[in-house]
Amino acid sequence: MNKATKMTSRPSQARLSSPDQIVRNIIQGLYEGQFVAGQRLIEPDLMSRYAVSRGTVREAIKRLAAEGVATQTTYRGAHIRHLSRSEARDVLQLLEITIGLAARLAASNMDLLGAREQFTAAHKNLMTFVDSPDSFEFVRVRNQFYRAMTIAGGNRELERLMPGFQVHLIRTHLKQPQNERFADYRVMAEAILAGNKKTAEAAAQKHIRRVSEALNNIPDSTFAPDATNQQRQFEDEDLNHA
Amino acid sequence: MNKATKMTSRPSQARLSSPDQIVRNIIQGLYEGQFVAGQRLIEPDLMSRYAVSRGTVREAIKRLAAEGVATQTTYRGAHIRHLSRSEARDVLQLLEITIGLAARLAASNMDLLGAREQFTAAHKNLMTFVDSPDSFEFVRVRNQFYRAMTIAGGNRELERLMPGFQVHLIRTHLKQPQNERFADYRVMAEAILAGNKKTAEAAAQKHIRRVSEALNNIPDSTFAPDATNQQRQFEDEDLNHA
DNA sequence: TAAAACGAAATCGTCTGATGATTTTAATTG
DNA sequence: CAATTAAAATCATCAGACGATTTCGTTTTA
Repeated sequence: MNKATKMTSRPSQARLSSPDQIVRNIIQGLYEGQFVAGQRLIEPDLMSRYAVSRGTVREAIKRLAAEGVATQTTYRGAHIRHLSRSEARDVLQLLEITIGLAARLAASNMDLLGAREQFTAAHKNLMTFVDSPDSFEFVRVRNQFYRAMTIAGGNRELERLMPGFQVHLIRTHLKQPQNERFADYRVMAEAILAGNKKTAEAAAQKHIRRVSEALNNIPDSTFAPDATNQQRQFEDEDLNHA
Repeated sequence: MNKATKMTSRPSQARLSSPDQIVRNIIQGLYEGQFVAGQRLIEPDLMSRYAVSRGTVREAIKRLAAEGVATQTTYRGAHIRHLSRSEARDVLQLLEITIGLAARLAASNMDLLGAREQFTAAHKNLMTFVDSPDSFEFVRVRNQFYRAMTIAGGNRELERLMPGFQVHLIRTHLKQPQNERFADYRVMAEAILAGNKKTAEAAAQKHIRRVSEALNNIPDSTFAPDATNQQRQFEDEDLNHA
């Protein structure tokens, strides 16, 4: 009678694998400042830091690289990805349409299940930072806001990709008038809650565009040297599909 | 000995690592039909198939998973990702804005370097398939077309992510009127070559939307069972904790 | 002394082998 | 024949090893 064992066997994804824990910890460390862009990820270091074997560390690194958080060069190891100014612009360009989509979908789905509550809570939480100075805690809450938006939208693929984008926003939370920023959030949230798709999408896009423009006020020293124009490595071979 | 080797070492990443080769081969196998959606990726099998060690296989699998090509479940191994109908819709929704962006950017940059030549070549190549029946070779050329478009656009982040999307288009190249499809491509290409951003973006989006609609004519058997709406696995998250 | 050459150390890519955990299967039993 | 149990398969992770490549400090040389 006790299929109990079988009953409980369904989800099973409770425990995170070791590499996943490392990935998560490193990303968290990025948000908390323990890891910074450009920093080198040395396998022996991570091995002792997390008390795991090399294979585990390598898996974690590989995954970080695949997510775009780190970059790898053969025999030269991995670094926390350090965007050049133009790369940052590229990421924001993608974020513009991506978060725009999230906002539009969220506006469409506000009536479903607990979407409204969830989203409202995230928004309120975000708004409590209106008077606080920039902090990593703010970045966290802002990401939760975007995440709530994405989840409400209901596009799984978007959910999957959004974290990878957000990581790069860590360094863009500067040099932007706070009042303007929070005004953006409000407009966005109100449009979403009102179910106004067009407005929500436009507001989201506009906000990201503003962030992108604010990038111009950030000194070069914030970014990695831009090797774009120089030698566009024509990809020895068609890397992806043979 | 001589530093001559070092001089020439600039390109450096000429050779693909073993895991990368496996990843590529599996993806290629997907395009060629040797691997199918839902198929299980068993480590010992791959070990003997590619004559590499387990660690190497695992790295390849982890990377496939990170790219969204495969899914992993702890202690239950990896499968080639099999999209449900709604997941396919999600992916296409993202592709719509993503390829739209690529088209728009490409239209903007047609005057740069050899962009026009590169893109024109890809387009011509694609058009040679106008009378051919569907084939994996066509899928390959179509992806090259999209890739040329993306490269012309100049957004590095888009380049990075596009391959991960394209993989899922493998199964969507069916059940769609060919003439209509190639008409789409032509409109897209002409707008891009003419530098008409708005038109190019709209054409790209429209095309993907058409593909998405064509999805409705595909039987359920093509997709994985859709667990999305039904039981959001909120259920047994905390059954243990004994 | 500054630049080039050299060699040792650090680090990476990959392999082999091993152990415990978990799932899947096959066999046994009531 | 269903249910339980034992065996096999597979996975997660670890430890150690070896060659390849880069990095870095030291020596040599101009």
